[in-house]
Amino acid sequence: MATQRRRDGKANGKANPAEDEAVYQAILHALLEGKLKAGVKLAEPPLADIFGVSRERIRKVLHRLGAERRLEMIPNRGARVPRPTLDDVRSVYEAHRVLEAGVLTQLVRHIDDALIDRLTAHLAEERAAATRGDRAASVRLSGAFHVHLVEALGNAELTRFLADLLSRSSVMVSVYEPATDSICAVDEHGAIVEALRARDVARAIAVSREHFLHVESRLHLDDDAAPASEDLESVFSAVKPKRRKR
Amino acid sequence: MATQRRRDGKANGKANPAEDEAVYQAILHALLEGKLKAGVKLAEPPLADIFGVSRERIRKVLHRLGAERRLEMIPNRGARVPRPTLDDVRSVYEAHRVLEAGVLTQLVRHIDDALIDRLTAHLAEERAAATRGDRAASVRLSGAFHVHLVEALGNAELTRFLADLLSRSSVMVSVYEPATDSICAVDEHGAIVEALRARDVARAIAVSREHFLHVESRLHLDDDAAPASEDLESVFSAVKPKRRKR
DNA sequence: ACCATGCCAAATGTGCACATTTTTGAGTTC
DNA sequence: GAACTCAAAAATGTGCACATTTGGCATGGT
Repeated sequence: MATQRRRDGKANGKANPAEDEAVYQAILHALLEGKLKAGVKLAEPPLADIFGVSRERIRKVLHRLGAERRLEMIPNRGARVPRPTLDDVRSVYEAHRVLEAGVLTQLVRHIDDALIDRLTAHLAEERAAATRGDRAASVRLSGAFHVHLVEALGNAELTRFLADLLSRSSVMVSVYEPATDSICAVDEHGAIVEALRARDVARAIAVSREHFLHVESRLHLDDDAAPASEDLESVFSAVKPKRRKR
Repeated sequence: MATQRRRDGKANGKANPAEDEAVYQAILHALLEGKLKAGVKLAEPPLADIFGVSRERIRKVLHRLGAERRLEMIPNRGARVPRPTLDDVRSVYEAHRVLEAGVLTQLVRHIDDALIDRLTAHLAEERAAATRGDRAASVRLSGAFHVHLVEALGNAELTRFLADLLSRSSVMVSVYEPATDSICAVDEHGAIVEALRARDVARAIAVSREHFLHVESRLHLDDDAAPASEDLESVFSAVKPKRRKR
């Protein structure tokens, strides 16, 4: 029962540039927040029903997410939430670690007081969130610290790659990271800033390396734990319901 | 008349998994080989005609290339071959340089005789192509050298990123690089291998850095030179013409 | 001449109707 | 009961018919 018709007063086959983005963001956020269990099938008809848009729009978004390797697309068999192996996760963390070593090496030519000030201010935010016990903010700021570092180089390619790695690790963290600990220990970020303040790149790299190895060592496999919902309706419940199934 | 059916013997609206890929590869190769002039408009109807496929297929490929940032997509205005600025090119080279510094740092833990042997064999190939005067092979092998380096780490994320950077720079080279010189001087690649053989990572990084700076210094802006064809028909002339316009 | 305006052809974007493929499940056999 | 068959149902993939938007060109006013 899935042939969908528009039922809002709007015109029929016309451009709606924002709708694509809205659906994309909704699914992306669900992925980033780990609301979608690994291996879950994302079929087009039910999603079109939930979001109240045409199936082709869903289709486009699904294929876009597949191209970004955020969904696993199998020809004629639809889209599934990928099930990253522990090796996949290690690859992402290792890539981040290797990249940051290169960034810090290059960064020595860009260090100035303004940068140190910005990083110091960021550390203060991180500490505030930690003492406040705001885990969501901690995770976000923890990632933002590394974004600040790479942004200091002003290289769009590197910034994009790091942002991609970061978003990938945040998906994986929800699978493999024990939920009780914070992702990055603030002290280690502080140590990196201190090394940069002293223009001691070698020490900054060493600290960064230890920092990542520390995070990687905490990863472990949780096969049984399955807190994510199976029901797509409830996952996307925050979505404005244009026409929900009755 | 009845609802229109297909006139060629083939089935009607049916799956052809290879056709997508063929069109994608054809346009991608044209881009990589610099056959498409920067700024050229890639409209759907003429391409559909040239390749003898439906417009939707062209459409899908165009949007895919746009998602990979190989084409510039403007809503309601179609696809254009991007015109990279000199800064864009520098970003790609700098990213490659920074990444390779990190790779070499990490590589010290992976160096073994087998790796050195593989790199040495590759150098021989490069030298052979150079003395043979085979510029196309030189460019290809020159890039492959850096791929070999990153592949030694066995990290899928890093390998993918480097391959992406490499394909991007090969597009840009056709715009900004003087066509007479080879891309990478073989001697510099040899120097990197020598440093790795001696397990001297610091020297390897220094050589690599100089290597890239050397390449970057040769970049320059060629505004007037416009050897690429304006006519899509001739660019894709190698394509099997299913149904060419008459 | 030059710029503003309006019209028309061409290009892009989208829903829909199937064709094709996969999946499901009931019925049958061993 | 397990496995196998096979037909129906559901899901994916694709061409096509418009709706919408853009760009160019002619026309007319200043």
